[in-house]
Amino acid sequence: MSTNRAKPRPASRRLLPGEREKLIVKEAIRFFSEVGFSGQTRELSRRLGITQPLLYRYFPSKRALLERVYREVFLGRWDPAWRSLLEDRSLPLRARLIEFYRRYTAVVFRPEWIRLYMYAGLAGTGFNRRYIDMLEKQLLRRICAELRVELGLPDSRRAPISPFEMELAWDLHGGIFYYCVRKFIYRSRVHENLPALIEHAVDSLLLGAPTVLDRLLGRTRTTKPKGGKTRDIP
Amino acid sequence: MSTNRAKPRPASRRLLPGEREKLIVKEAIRFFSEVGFSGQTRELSRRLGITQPLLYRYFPSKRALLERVYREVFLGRWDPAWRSLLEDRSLPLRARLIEFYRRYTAVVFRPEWIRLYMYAGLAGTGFNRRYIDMLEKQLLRRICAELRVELGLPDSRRAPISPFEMELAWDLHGGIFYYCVRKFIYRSRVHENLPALIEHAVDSLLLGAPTVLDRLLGRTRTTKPKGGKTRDIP
DNA sequence: GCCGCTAATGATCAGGCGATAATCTACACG
DNA sequence: CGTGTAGATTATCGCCTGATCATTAGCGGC
Repeated sequence: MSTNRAKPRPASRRLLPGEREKLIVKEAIRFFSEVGFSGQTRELSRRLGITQPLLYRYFPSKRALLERVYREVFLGRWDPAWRSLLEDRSLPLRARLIEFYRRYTAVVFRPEWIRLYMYAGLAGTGFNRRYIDMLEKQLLRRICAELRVELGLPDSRRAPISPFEMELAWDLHGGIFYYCVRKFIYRSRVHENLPALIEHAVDSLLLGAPTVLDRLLGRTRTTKPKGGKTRDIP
Repeated sequence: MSTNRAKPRPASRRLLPGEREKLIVKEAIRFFSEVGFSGQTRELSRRLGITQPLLYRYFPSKRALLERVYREVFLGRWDPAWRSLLEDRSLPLRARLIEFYRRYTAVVFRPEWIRLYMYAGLAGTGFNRRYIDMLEKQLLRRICAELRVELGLPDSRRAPISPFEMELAWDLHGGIFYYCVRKFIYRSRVHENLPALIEHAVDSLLLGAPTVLDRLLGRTRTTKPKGGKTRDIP
């Protein structure tokens, strides 16, 4: 048994614990995003080229592995710079929004992210709620606040952002997000021009918001809106 | 059958085949929409108050039952009147779109519909593709065509609807659909005013479309757009 | 080249799963 | 009240699945 006659060395035996764990998590993300949480540990181990019990050396249970996957994807890929960008008033709001969604979609709009997100939502894990809370508080609410500033409406610290205003931000976000759902979940043939779609969604918000917000907040402007910036669509 | 004496009918033993089948399908829709396709036949039968092998008297396999569920939900709830409504030019386009989405959402925006749809999409069954084809050809393309008429742009039979125009319709549709995803899949607290959301999404399309389409189709108008109808928001 | 540590494997368990076949029993009919 | 038909149940098969444990084998240190 000691003399290994012409055995092709199965790729990767006896790795350092850290490396093996990374490999497992990486493949688990791909795997569970493809087949869902009911995917089997044996199939995952087969893809990894290892035996199934080895998974249990690194993770006490399948659930623990899944939670690691969530944490890695939903929390590990969150970029704090997103928020700073939205707050950076040295840029016009339109440019900020477009650049933000360019960066955001670069991270989030990948099949494994979207599919895991949807699986997590359907399974009713707390991860979606937590992510949505983070999204609303740090990004969407910030967009609403900047929109108020842009339109010369009352400061968001004095008059809190209303649920209806949040729906405006959700429309923008949902429009872009849903495009990705069609692409990666429905596997539909989508028009392959994300930048143009983002621009259009942003313009749509900036164009429609003044009317809606005026109606909602009762025309309590303090300054004139910077019309040139919000409607430079030619 | 004729003399139905007041027998309390002990729950549901020995039903007519048709009735039993209906009960099974009805509960299967609820069940699989909640837990996904990996839901077990034993659990389903427990909910129905019957034994598990009885399911196999009515459906040859779990897959067959699932296909029946899809057919019932996605095809069985499609209303041909939707298309007629969109084509009915005796109404202003804005009113048509609002009324269409009022009716459409009344049927489609239920937890079991949305969740089954998303599960089907993730599982990669052909049902989504088929449904999306139907949606695009019968409804979204129709919306684009009516939008052309409204804006005095070339007839859709001469110049076919472009993918980019379809994206406009998808924006509208996606915005409304995504609201429901947040509600029934993410179980997020959404602003409970669907009619207002529909109005806003429709106005957003009608407000933004002229600019986008003009730019796209190169200002080949044949008549002036009926401005009063597309922007009667104030 | 031996040895100890531990990554990795092989064998296996207990429960769960879809599906099948034999059996029971509710109901209509005469 | 007996009897046949068919709706419904009981028992069970064969396989799968998450998880466990004893054993093997690769690698560094001496």
